[in-house]
Amino acid sequence: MIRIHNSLTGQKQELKPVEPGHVRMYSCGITVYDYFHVGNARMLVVFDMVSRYLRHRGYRVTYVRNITDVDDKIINRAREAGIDWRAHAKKFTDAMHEDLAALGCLPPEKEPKASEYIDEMLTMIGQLIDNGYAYQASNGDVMYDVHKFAPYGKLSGKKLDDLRAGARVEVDTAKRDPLDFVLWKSAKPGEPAWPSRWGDGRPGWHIECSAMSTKELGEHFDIHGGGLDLKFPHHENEIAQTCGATGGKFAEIWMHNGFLNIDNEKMSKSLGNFFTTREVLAKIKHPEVLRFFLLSSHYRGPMNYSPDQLEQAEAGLTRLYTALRGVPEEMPAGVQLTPGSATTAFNESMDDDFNTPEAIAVLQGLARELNTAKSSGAGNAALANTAGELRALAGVLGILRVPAEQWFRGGAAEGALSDADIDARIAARLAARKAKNWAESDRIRDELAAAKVILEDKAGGVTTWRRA
RNA sequence: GGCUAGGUGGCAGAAUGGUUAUGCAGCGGCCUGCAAAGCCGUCUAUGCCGGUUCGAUUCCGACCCUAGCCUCCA
Repeated sequence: MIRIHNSLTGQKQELKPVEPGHVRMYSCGITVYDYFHVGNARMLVVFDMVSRYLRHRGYRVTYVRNITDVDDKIINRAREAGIDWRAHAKKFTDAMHEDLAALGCLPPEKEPKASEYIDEMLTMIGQLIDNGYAYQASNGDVMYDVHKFAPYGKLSGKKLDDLRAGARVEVDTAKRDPLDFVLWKSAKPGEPAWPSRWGDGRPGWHIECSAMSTKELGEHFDIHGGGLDLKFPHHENEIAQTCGATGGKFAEIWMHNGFLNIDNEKMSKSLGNFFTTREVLAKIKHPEVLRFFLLSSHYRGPMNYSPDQLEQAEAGLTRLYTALRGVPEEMPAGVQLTPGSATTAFNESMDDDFNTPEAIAVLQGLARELNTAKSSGAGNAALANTAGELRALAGVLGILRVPAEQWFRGGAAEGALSDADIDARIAARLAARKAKNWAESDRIRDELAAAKVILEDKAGGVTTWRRA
């Protein structure tokens, strides 16, 4: 039984797919106006993990993650760059896909682009007007009338009066209420616009997700996810729109991942304390380090980003790879993997609201088991199942996807010693060791260490190496 | 001001009404020519004050502190 924390109720509830055996989930993807930052990466990795785990548990999963390609920020950036907004969006959509692939995020079943769902948005806006939830304001914008939707504020636990008391929004005389939000913005010169019965214009951000999720998953599906900052107003507005337009039940469970902070503060463009995923990936040994780091604390809690933490993540991941070293990558031919107690423990942890830190602890337990077996001289046949189980479970989290030896030998810096050079020096050292010329042996080892190559002498005169 | 989440050992980070994950770092030992890796052992913890309880880090209340939302934001 999989239990998931539902933001709507504040409690964990059992996942019972509307359509038995088939989980339909949607997450608000990113706005392609720039390279996405590490905080975005957390959300992307978290929901990729969720979809992978649900599949691992035997569910058929339809995961839809949208791309917001019609938005103020895109229009403004494109204008600054002097290019068409579509070209700007395309550039960063392509970059996003590259970074996602590096992070090991599987492609969702559908990746709808807002610009291709304008008709659906207009239909939904029409339904909202017909149902009395929306009105066209004096400036031509179509607004959502939040007063008309009784449950407004349920998701975020806010009351209209409380919201208004804290409202810092500029008074917009075109709105009936300061909290009303735009469904359709009337066209302005130089901006993209589509024709509609309310005049030329473009969609507001919130209606985009309502239209795309409803079109691709229907009026009633299982999981809707996104970052915590989307809870209000974006997801609140989505509920008001979808339920107001279709009368449907919309999402059963709302999942929100916590923030990735810098120095305990939310990263934001205005504070300037953010890192793009792209620049972080360029600094670390392997993209898996970032993925492992992002999954090393529970998805709902806040977590701090720092280079030091990434180093710790690399150390933890390296321990896992170390256990896999020297064990064949594949199960022996004809041998079936037999899941053991670790698989049960892993599933129990993950069933409980995707407790990835606990699941990783199970992985570390398997690593210890392997190391212990290896140090007591167990052969590959005895190790195969444990190693296979470790790889399989880690795969559910999207880690340990690299052959172990490649993990240790990869990441050579510019101008570093080649593998052949290293092997030659190891051979020279081996000769020195045979002659018990320890001074020469140590000299070669120190020389390699200076080149960031660590030697490890194994039993039987075998020496392996790895890059630090 | 309103609402929400959280304060766990040197660091990160789970869990739990009583026997206290996991990783990194430290210490001792084994292994090694010496190392490295690994294994074994081991030291540090539950913001503060009350209450409930045989017993609370875990439940309840007050307080302090931190972060987030209330404005575009994963």
